[in-house]
Amino acid sequence: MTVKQLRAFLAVAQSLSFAQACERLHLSQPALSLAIKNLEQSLGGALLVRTTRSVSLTPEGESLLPLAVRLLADWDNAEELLRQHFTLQMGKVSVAAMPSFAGNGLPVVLKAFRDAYPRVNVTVHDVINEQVLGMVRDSRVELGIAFEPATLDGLQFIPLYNDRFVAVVPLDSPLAARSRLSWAELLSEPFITLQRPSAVRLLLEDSIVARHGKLPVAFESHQLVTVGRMVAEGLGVSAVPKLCLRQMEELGARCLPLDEPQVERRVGLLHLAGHQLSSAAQALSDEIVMRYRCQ
Amino acid sequence: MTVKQLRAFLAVAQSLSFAQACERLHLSQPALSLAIKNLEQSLGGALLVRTTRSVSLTPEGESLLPLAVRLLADWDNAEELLRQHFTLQMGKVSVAAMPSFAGNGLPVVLKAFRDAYPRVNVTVHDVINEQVLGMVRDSRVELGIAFEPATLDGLQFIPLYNDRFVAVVPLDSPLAARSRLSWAELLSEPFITLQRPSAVRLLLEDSIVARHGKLPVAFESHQLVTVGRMVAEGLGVSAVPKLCLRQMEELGARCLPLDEPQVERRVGLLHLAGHQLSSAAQALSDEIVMRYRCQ
DNA sequence: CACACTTACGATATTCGTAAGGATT
DNA sequence: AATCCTTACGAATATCGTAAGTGTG
Repeated sequence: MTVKQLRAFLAVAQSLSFAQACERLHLSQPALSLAIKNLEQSLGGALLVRTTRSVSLTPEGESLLPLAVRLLADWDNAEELLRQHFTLQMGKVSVAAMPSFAGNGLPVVLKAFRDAYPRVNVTVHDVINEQVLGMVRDSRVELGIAFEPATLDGLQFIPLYNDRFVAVVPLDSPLAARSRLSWAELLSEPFITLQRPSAVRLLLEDSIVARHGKLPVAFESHQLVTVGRMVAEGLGVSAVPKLCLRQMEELGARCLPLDEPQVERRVGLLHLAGHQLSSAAQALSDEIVMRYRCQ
Repeated sequence: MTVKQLRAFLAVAQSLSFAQACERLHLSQPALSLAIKNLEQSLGGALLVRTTRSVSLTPEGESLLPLAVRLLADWDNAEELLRQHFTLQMGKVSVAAMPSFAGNGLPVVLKAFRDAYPRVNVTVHDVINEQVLGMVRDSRVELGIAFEPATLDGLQFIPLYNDRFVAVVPLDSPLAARSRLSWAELLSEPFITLQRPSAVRLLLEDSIVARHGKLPVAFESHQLVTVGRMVAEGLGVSAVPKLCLRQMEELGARCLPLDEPQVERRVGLLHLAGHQLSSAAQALSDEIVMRYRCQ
């Protein structure tokens, strides 16, 4: 029994006419006749009673009819669903991104992606840098955006840009008038930063401790927003990835470039090396890479 | 997308190996390779990732896998079900028979039918003669067994045997010693018979009234069993179709042949002339006809 | 070099459409 | 005569298997 044969049977059974069914199937009468004949032969008995002037169903045909309707509907649905997945008229991607990217770079990319593929469902996980790696590794997300990991076993890393730290100072601070700062100048002020598990915090400590000794931490927070607001209120200064520059200035703080040594680290796209990306994930990945490579 | 292609995909997806799938499908590797290729092309994207050394599923393949399992299971089930209907390993027939036949001739036929086709479900409707015709006409049953109807519009009648009436008298009656009776002798006793809507009753009245005047009805009942018991108790005499002879004697009554004029009518098998019988009904019909034609 | 999948190609089977046949209205 | 389904037959298409090719462990 083939799909074509069953489709032929359904067409005839519903119209009770070979001639009409022919048009619906875009098939010649003999071809249809044969298809039905072969179907009947493969099942072992007659499904249709053909008198020269009319067509009717045998009891077996009668019991096949509802089955055929359901089978073909299921078949077509499955086929259509898959096709839509491929043409990105449907499907889903899940991305995990570290907060600094999820809050700053990602939204604009997502906007463009959404415009291109409006029916693809995108799930964003805004989690700390380490969890991004874990989620990609466990296949809980297809794509991740994070700092380049020290060891990428099984992961593939596509670099997007170099993230370097910029100084954040209150608008009314004397430092705010400067065009650039040295780390020493910045660290002489009370320092506000993210709390420990954060990758930004760790990166900062690793780079600073060697040259300037312990970080003079005055305040800590989980959220970049809070850090920005605290700086704006004049509680101290901070250093954040350049990507967060606009966010900081919107919160009422002033950002300045920092002198050498630059504290910077590559940020990039991560996915499992073995697995192949879904069409949707591939499309989103392309979108992200294009946006950062071309600028 | 064809059934073969989906089957090929399923085999590969489950074994994660073209070579193993080949054996399961009884197919050469190139043929399988092509089948998958065509399937992927028809759906518009890759389902399997083939590195030369291993096979894995793309996310789309992953989402097709459960669909494929379900679709093919449904497909095979439907196919198997239909095949079983045809080979009479399954299926159902419904028969309506008038009480005199349902209680006497039918059980032995059904026994033989059941032995031949143990998995065919048979539904018997034990209804009065007129309802047999109605049920066949309304397609509530496929087969009917009843007296030959006066007008068979749309029905086909296959005669089985001539049913003639026999006299039923109490064992202790003087009539019981006789080897045969005339209608006049029988009608001189108090007469017990079935109630009005019964075909047996009407047939009896039609035949008798013309020659002997009104039936001398002493008692009436719906059930042949009751009639038999009443006769056995000596309440009167009766006349019943010959088919019921054994039943009457088991109830303790004596049956005797009746002289001319014979009151007889053809009993036969009925089905809708237009419709074709199901395999199961055809088989039961054959069984019944064979049993009565050959004896 | 052995294994696993793909490509190339000739042979076989199916399926299709045109043409002709038979039956019914 | 017209309609509708079937059979007959040649052509196009698809599928299969053998043989050769390619890349990996």
